[in-house]
Amino acid sequence: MANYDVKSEVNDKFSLRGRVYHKIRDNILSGVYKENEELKEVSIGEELGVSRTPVREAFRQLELEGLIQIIPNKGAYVTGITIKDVEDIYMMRSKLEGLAARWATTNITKEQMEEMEENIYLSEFHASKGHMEQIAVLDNRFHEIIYEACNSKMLEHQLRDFHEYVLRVRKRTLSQFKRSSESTKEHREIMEAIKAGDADRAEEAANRHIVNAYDNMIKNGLKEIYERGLV
Amino acid sequence: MANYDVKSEVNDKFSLRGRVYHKIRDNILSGVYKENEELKEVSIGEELGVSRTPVREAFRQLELEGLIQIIPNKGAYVTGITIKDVEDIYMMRSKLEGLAARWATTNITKEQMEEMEENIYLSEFHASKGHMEQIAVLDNRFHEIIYEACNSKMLEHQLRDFHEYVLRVRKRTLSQFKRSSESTKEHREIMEAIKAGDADRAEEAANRHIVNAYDNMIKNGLKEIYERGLV
DNA sequence: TCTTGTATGATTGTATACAATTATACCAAA
DNA sequence: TTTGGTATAATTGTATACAATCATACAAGA
Repeated sequence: MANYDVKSEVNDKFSLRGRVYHKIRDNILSGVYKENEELKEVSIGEELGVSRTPVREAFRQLELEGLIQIIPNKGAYVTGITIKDVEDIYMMRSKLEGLAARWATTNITKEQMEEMEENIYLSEFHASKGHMEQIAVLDNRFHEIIYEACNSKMLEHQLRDFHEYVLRVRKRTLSQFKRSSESTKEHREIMEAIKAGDADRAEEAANRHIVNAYDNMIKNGLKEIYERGLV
Repeated sequence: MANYDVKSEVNDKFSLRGRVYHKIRDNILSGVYKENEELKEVSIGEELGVSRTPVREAFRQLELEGLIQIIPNKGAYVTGITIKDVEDIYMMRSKLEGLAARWATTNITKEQMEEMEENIYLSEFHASKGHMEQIAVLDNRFHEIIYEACNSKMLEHQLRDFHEYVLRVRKRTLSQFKRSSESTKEHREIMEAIKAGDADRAEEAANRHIVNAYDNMIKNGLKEIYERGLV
């Protein structure tokens, strides 16, 4: 009967196996590997200094995620995240982030609440100064806190993936001064609702936050890259 | 430059590689492999008549899904779907199925619409006769049609997984005569709304359908297996 | 008895070998 | 020139070999 510490080492980014998977995944999500590009096991292996075996294992995972497509006896081809995917993800997030905020309202720990408040304070500071790089990091972390606090493995896993899939778009839109301060304001609303224990208001605010982010994305900057296919 | 038929052979259930993955997955989801059970690469390989390599690749995929946990240099342990997971999935589905129905309203093809209508007719017949086995199959298919018709790779993939994860519970609750006829009635409402092109009504009906299924599940039969952990 | 160290076996991690399949090049025939 | 076929090369699929790590058993000592 197994009785190991469950928290540690699940698909660790720093273990060799995790490294190969994450490296390829990052290269797909960041656009290093482009749409329809063929990924050869030996080439990728050489890039990362490993043999075909760990690469193949990573390929299987990426296929399951839908980031690549493996055609038997032919090869692995980059699918990546298309503009359509990003739009769909935002619509799905606009339903699910609220649920996460709702659950976080009743499950958030004292430490998580404190980190969230600190996150808001810092974000407001950096937003006023126009420090876009820090804003992006804090924005990421804000959502991560909610995912962790919602106490649902399923929802956390799903939203974390979505969050990573749309990273490139988010970075672009958050680098707009106007949107970054709006976003921070919306984060505060969510935080206040969670702190007040008002799950309804937290859900509504979180959903609205994603809808606003989506609208902003559509208005600015998404259309111009529409033609290229991948984000 | 790759230019293959994209539809075919993605993680095919009948290719060797897909077979290993799906077989292990089914054994987890159906409860053949129990919670915390250790899965040994050689044993599983012998069961399926393959070497460690394909088994390891399947393990990596299952780990990504969260169905098993791999502890480096130790082993693979079944996580499976817990009661808590099922509850969470139903809440998430109650937000997402509506979205799928909404999108299906504008994207459904003539063929899909016809299959859906036929599905309802057959379901009503079998529901009145108490043919529970057929009801389960038709219920599955009804939701599958919506997933296919919603025209969103992301949403389809997600809902299909959820659907499979809660299969055991659904089979149990659908075997109740009362719920199966209620469910069929709700399916008809969704179908009528989609056919009428009323996306709002389709979304509302689909979400309510999942909420009803969830409530019924809580009332009947989920509590008694609560203690066992896995569904 | 309990603890600790060591040896042995079991299991996983990775690399490599071999088989099967597919892509490419080249030549011959129309 | 174009087409078709064959040989060769490249690539993937799977099995296996070897290394590294971990679990277990057992004995020695306190």
